[in-house]
Amino acid sequence: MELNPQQRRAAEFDDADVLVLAGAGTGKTSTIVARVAHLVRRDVDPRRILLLTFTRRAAREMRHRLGRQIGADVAKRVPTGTFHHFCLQSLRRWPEWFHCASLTIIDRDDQLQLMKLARAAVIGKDPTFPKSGELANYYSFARNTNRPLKEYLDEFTSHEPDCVARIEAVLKDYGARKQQCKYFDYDDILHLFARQLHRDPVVRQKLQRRYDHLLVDEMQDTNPLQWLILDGLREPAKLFCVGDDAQSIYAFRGADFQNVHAFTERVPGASVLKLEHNYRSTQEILDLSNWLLEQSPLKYDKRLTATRGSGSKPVRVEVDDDFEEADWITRDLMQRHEGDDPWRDHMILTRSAWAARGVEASLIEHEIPYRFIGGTQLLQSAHVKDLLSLLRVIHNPSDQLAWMRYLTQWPRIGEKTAATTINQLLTLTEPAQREDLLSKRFSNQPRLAESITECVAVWASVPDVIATAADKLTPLLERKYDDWDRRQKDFKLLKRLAKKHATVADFLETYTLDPISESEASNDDQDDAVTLITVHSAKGTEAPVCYLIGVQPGNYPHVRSIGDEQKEEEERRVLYVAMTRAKNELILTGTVRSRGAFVPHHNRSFQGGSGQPFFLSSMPDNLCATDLDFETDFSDGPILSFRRP
DNA sequence: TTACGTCCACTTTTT
DNA sequence: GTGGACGTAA
Repeated sequence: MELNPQQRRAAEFDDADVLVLAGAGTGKTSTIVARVAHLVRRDVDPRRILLLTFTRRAAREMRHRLGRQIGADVAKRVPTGTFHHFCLQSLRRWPEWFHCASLTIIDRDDQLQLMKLARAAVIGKDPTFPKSGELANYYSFARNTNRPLKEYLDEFTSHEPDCVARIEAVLKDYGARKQQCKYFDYDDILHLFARQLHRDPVVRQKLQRRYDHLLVDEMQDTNPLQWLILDGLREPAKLFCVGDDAQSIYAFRGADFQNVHAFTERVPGASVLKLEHNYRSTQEILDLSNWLLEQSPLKYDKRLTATRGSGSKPVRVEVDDDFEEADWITRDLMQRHEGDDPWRDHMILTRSAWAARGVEASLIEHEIPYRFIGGTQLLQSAHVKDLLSLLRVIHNPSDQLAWMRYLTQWPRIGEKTAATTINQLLTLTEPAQREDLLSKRFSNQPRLAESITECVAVWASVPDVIATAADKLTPLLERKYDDWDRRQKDFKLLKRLAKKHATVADFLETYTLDPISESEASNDDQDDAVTLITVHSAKGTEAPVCYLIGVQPGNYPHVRSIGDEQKEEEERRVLYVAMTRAKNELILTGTVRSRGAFVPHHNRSFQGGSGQPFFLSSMPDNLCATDLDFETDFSDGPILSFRRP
């Protein structure tokens, strides 16, 4: 791969820690890959290069590109993954360093369930008190920014002091429950790793000795907790961090672009390099993106120039509602496909997974193959959770949420019955005792205990365990779900996935940390497909043709961020990231008015007719073309009555 | 205690 | 269009 002088200088910079400021499309990934290649050429052991990314998708892409560049065999030896993945692997590999022999990783859903229990126990019923989702966010944010909970609550929320105290009490209870069930939430993975790294000099030394080079992608999205990890691991290892402050879109997770801005203060002697030539997009696409950024009160000091030169202008398509939007996009896609453009050249970007459902329905209806990235996850669907609860209670008998789920799926067992049974179960230490209790307590439903016994019997074989569990629970689930035919297919998929794993524990853990989306799993043999993706997941990717849906007031900036300048600016960067994904063509679709758009209560006052802020409302006409042929496209469609509500 | 009907508020982004 | 809260019948 050919590098330009700036990229080469970065990739081959040998003397010190480096921060590379790389604008969108300036060959960030190529440069990181080239650096790994350079290091390997210099006889650095591939296992001593740690390559950290922010999302799983970026990690996958990086592994892929690395494989092509330095060969799959060498690439496989370079530890590459997300912060969470790396930390969890370390925890598993050296449990004695971290004092964590057995634990169950819980996902956001479980976290919310547990939070709900804590909230109910401490607060009881109080509709005015923050909901479990909000509480979970507080808890997570405080930990990711490495602040004491109280300090964070005082500074970032407007709750009264007594309310703050009650929040603290709930979160404390949540922590206790977590410990009791031997649960680890996502933040615990990073937190435990970072804590031991900074607390125990012996552990720190052992970890520091393992790596010579730390390569970090998307540095602007790292949060203070992740910085603690990097800071603890560096020296003698060298840092090579790549980032772009204009693409920082994870402040809601505690991302702190001081990790970029204050880099040279924190890492004495570090060098800062810049990549400024955009190789991805045409100038017209960059003109629009540059304009958007220039409107910001923040100074990004960034103007991207296209090395590829000129192309066609971005197109703005104004529609009446999201049905028309979906219809327009599928028609346009089909036209292009007939003109011999492969499906895979097209990416549809959405602000939220929820907002994409109209387009998704239309794609299905017109039988256009697609992959949805960031959508409903396979393991989040109810019937899969039902099945997994059976495996989870065997794997970790302290897993109270799984017990609750497992027990209440049987007829005539509700929350109360399950809760008292769980309390009894927790006092028992032997699996046989538990099975005994269950078969006696629910003698009218022998299958409840039997299912456990039979799964335990085949525990050594993951596919057998899944098959047994599915067999045992099918009659139950068939009655529970009226769309069982559709859901049943997922069990086949689970059986297929099961073959890849040596132990049930590994199987459960992999898909908690790395949940595959439904369409991703079922279409993995399908490689020519349109990509439907959230903007957040799309960072670092690109496509020749990009459709950006929902570009309308209420979405950019999102209603929930209106009134808070920092949040609004983050929204601007979200739109910026979305625009700069396009290589040749950028198509922005959205409704003209925010008719029918959902506006939450607390933001109603901001809406005032046309007063809703919208980033493109002052856009100069020459930056975009509008789609004038649009009306005639619809001449064969049904006539919509003006009396339509 | 469980199961089911009805009304209500709510609907961002990821590990 | 859905999940949670609440009331009521079995």
